[in-house]
Amino acid sequence: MDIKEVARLSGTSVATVSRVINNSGTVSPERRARVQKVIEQTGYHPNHVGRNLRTQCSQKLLVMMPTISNPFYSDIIVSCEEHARANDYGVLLAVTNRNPQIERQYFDMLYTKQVDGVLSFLPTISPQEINRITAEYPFVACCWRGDERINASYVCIDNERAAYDMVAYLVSLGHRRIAALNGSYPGRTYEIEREAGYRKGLAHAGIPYREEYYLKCDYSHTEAYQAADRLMHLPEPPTAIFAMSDDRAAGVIKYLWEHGYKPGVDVDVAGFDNVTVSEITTPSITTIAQPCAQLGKEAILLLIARIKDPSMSNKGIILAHSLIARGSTRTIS
Amino acid sequence: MDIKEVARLSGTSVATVSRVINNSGTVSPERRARVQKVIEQTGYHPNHVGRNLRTQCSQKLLVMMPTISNPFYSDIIVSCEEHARANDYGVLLAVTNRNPQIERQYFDMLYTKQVDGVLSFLPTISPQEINRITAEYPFVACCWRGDERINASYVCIDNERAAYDMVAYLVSLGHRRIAALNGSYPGRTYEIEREAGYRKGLAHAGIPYREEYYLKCDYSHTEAYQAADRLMHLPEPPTAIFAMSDDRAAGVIKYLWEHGYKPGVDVDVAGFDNVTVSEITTPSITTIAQPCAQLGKEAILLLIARIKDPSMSNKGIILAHSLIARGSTRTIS
DNA sequence: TTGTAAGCGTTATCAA
DNA sequence: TTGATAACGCTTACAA
Repeated sequence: MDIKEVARLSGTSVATVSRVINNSGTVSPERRARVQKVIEQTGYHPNHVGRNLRTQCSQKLLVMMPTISNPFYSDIIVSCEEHARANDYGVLLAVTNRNPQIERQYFDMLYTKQVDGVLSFLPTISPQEINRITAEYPFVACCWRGDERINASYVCIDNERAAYDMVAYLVSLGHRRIAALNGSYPGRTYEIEREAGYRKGLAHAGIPYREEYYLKCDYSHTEAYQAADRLMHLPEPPTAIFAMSDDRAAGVIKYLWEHGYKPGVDVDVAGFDNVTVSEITTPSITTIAQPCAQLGKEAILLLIARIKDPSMSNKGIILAHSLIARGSTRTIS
Repeated sequence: MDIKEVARLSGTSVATVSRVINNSGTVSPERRARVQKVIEQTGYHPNHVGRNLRTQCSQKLLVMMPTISNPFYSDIIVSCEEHARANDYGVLLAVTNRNPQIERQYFDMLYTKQVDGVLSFLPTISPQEINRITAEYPFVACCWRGDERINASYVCIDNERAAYDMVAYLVSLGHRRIAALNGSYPGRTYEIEREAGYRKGLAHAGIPYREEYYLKCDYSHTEAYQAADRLMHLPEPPTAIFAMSDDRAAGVIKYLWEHGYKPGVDVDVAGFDNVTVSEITTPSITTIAQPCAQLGKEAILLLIARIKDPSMSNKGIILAHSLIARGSTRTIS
């Protein structure tokens, strides 16, 4: 069942059928009705592959993420879909598991014309490769921006400022012994930014940085659990732990409960990202909320703008975060 | 940069270039080398749209899920990707937010030849629509099977048996007052199956079913929190709560802590699915583990088999679940 | 208002 | 072993 068959059945030409399908050109009402009836009766669906080949665009966007198991992406992606749809684009998701090989396979969809643009959370391919892609194809970085080696459009929050704000908040609660749990993934620039924010926050409060309070710890409640064990066994344990992700914070809280500390009373805990788990733990987690809906929206709009105007130069958008105080930190007294 | 240009630059025909690309037919070593060199130098990538139009297949599979925020899908999807890739298929993900309109748009990718097959977690379109799709296109249901109205291939666990097993386990711990939290989403047949398993488990232990112990509650820790409140205010509160999902169980545990009950001691709690949160809570959650990797693998293989053999009839595969006992239920004494 | 036909980039048939 | 060419299904000048 193709357009030719529809044309035959409705006694007209493929051109007219195409006009009816796309609401383009001029078609007499009678013919239009006849064609529409045939389409309805036969259940004909235009072949997008033929159409894409002809029009040289797919009206599809690819959203690449390192993992599907981080709920942080959820709201962003919902927003992406919504705004893509509003602009007649479909969204396809790809999970890369931080495998550069797999990332390249998905980026191939750009070269091979299967998608018109890519929106990517932090990838693992090299800055050179990213620059090569952004130079030629529509690309937007979402929730990250590279260092000076990267030249690409991006939409994200000011991670340094966010970490600074959280430290300032903990200081305002009276804390002086503030530990931090942060990753050290090469290329994960927002971790570097958050570390800088943490250090500046301490410095601004006149608190010296203590090496034993800054622990490397990947995104995982189990690693955070172990890190909490290290921290609480220090000669001078911290009074607050800024875990820099909600799942790490959840791991810390679990440790505290299981070792006789009351989180939010004996030791304060803060997270980052405001994902579901931050409300599930007891107590709930004080955290930094990223403006997910807006992140998704701005990123998609930027991507579509670049698709429509290939000469557009790269652009960075920084959105505002917010600090959500919950029970894992003491109330100001 | 197209195949014609590559042919020109390497002084041969498009046919030969195509043979080189696809390792088909016969090409002399010298020519092959010449063509490959040009491809390398120019960075040529074959246009998949042209190829798909010609070959009438895309080598792409669509995996449709209701939401990305349920981490339960994560491991299944990783497995899907792995086995699809091993069979030269790419996997595209689509999130539908349980919106039948959006589901239809993605199913359109089948009609419009953008993907060769669809693997779907529980959708919201009608059984009739699903039957229409499965009759004509490769389709596999993953983690669900419809009722008698649905005729489609599926891969899932025996949900009734799983619920039965959990009730039997709770009974073996000495419980007689066992409540259950379950959804009541129309068409979510596995919820019906789990209810049946719950009832049979009680019956087998000679425990009468009590209406006030069976609460409808959607997938959400907040609703479960409220449900726990209702249960614990009954004249005769349950001694065990089978929450039928880990996030519900987490909500129950949160309620118990906040109201002076010790979960796993005063009241036992059980979940379902064995997602990350089941290890984050204090105590960890006793739950049913679905064989995620195997579910993804079998579903993908079934889908690919159906693509390769359109005359294949529908097939149902049931995989074994397992019960994981953790701290949210008392140890056998 | 309608139809003819070229062309999008590829693969595969067939002849050389 | 190679190359010319038709075909895949569609959109869109252009001509009628």
